[in-house]
Amino acid sequence: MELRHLRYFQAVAEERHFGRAADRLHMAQPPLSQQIRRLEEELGVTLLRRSTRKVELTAAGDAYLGRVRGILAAVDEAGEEAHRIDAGLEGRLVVGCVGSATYSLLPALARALREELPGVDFAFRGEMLVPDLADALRSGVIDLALLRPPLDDAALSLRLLRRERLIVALPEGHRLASRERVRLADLEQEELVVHAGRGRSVMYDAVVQLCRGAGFEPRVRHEVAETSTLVTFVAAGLGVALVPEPVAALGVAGATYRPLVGRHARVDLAAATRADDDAAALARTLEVLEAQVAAGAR
Amino acid sequence: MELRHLRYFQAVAEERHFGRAADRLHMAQPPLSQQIRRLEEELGVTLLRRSTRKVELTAAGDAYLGRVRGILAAVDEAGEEAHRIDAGLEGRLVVGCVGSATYSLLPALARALREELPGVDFAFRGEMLVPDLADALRSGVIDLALLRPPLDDAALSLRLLRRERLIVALPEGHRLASRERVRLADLEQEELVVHAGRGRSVMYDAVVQLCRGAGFEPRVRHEVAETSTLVTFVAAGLGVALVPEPVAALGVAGATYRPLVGRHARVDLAAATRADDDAAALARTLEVLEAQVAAGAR
DNA sequence: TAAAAATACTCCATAGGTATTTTAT
DNA sequence: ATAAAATACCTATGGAGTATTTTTA
Repeated sequence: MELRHLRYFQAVAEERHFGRAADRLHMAQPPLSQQIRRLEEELGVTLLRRSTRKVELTAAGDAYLGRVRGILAAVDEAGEEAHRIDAGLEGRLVVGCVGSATYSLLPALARALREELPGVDFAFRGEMLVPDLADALRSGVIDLALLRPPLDDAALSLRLLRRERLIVALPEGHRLASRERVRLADLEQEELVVHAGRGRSVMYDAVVQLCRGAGFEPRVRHEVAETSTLVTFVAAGLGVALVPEPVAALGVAGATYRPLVGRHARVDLAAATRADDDAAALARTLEVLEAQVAAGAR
Repeated sequence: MELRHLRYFQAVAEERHFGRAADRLHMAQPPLSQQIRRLEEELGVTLLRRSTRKVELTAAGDAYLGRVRGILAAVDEAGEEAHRIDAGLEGRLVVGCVGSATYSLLPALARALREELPGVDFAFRGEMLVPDLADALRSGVIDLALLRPPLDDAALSLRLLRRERLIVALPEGHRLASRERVRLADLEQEELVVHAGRGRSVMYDAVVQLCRGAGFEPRVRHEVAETSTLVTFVAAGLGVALVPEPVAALGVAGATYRPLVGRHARVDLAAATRADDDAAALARTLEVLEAQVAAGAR
């Protein structure tokens, strides 16, 4: 059986006339009669009662007509859906994000995406660590990750979004809060609050490497899983923290921020995807993401 | 586009290999590649990413596969449903019934039909008048009517089920209740309770005609729409009634029944259908109905 | 270089057309 | 008597087969 048979049957059933149905189908009547007959033979069911005066549906034919309408509509709808997905106008996309971008870039991005791609069903997961983001990407749990290099995996494709200057988060009234800018060496005596995950958290490792590069071993006092908690700890006077500059968008009472001096006082932010993911919605999403970054979205 | 394309696409998408898919479809690989290509061209969407090493679904292809599975399943299901309807195993059937059979034959029939044809969705409407039953049949509101002739309509097909003897419903303690049997002439002085609908109710007209045949004008005192009400009125001593013998199945406290003597003291019960109704479920239903009647169902 | 998809071509099955007959009202 | 579906027969499109080339991992 082919869709042709269903289309022909629908035409005859609706016209209740082989001749008119043939006109509607832009074909001659005899082949139409033949195809309808074939359909009935293949089904083993009489769908139409014909006489020279009228064509009527049998009970089985009437039920079949209803099904056929649904099937033909479903065929069209399937093609249209494929089109929309192909154009990136429809789809489902899960975005994962490291902790230090969860409160800066992610909200702005989410807003822009919902605006620009209303047909795409977005979900967001913040406060993830880079290795977990990589796993989630590979396994298909997420489709796009905002993370901090390095990340070396041939299955994943990485594009640098921007370099983020590091700043120092200080409790208000802290001795360093009176400075215009802070040097790394100033932090030697300070207790630090850092993102948890030694060896798995890029921020943790970056902070430790920076301090060691400045000639001292950092005094890591508190490790927290979430960026908002980190700033809250600083505000509570539990220590100071190094965070990417956009985190300053997180205004927490009792915490203030100062620029950090130093050539290496930067961390990268990148977008990662599966290298073989050709979803158009993803391409569109990356366009929106890069436009947001170019427009200076925090 | 034809179902062939959908079947081929499903095979390739599931095998993720044109060669294996071609085997599964019992065809050669090149025409399979061609048909998939045609499908993609017609849709204007790339469904599969091919390389010599692997075949993968695009996002659009993945969504399309899901739709295609549903469509192909729906095609099969439509054929199977048509088959079941053709065999009379499935369908929807509304049965209408005159008042004087509503409490006798109809309940027994309903029970038998639900038992014998569980796949058919039956609905029953009792206490209808013959002209209304005829209209409902013609308009398709009901598919089968249990009614009392005469009924002359070329669009309707009638088959006599049985002749029902008339009996007299009497209040207990009525002077005629002591008789073994009652003659029509005995009713001359009695007030009658009859089915409402002069000229439309076969029972009403039959009662009047019988009395006139016996040489007197009946004293119609109460007209009721429902058979159960009629017997209840009799039980309450409001009058006596002539009813078909199976109505005696309605046991109402205070009412009793006696045979009626007389050659014409009978009414027919027939089954009516649309003459052009070829629903197999209806044919099956008529078989069950006739079996019930033959088995002496009240 | 080897496995697999794509291309080139050939063939024939069958969808669809034309002419005609049958049928039912 | 006539309109309409069915039948008979023919044509040619295009689906499927075989042989071969191209591609990429």
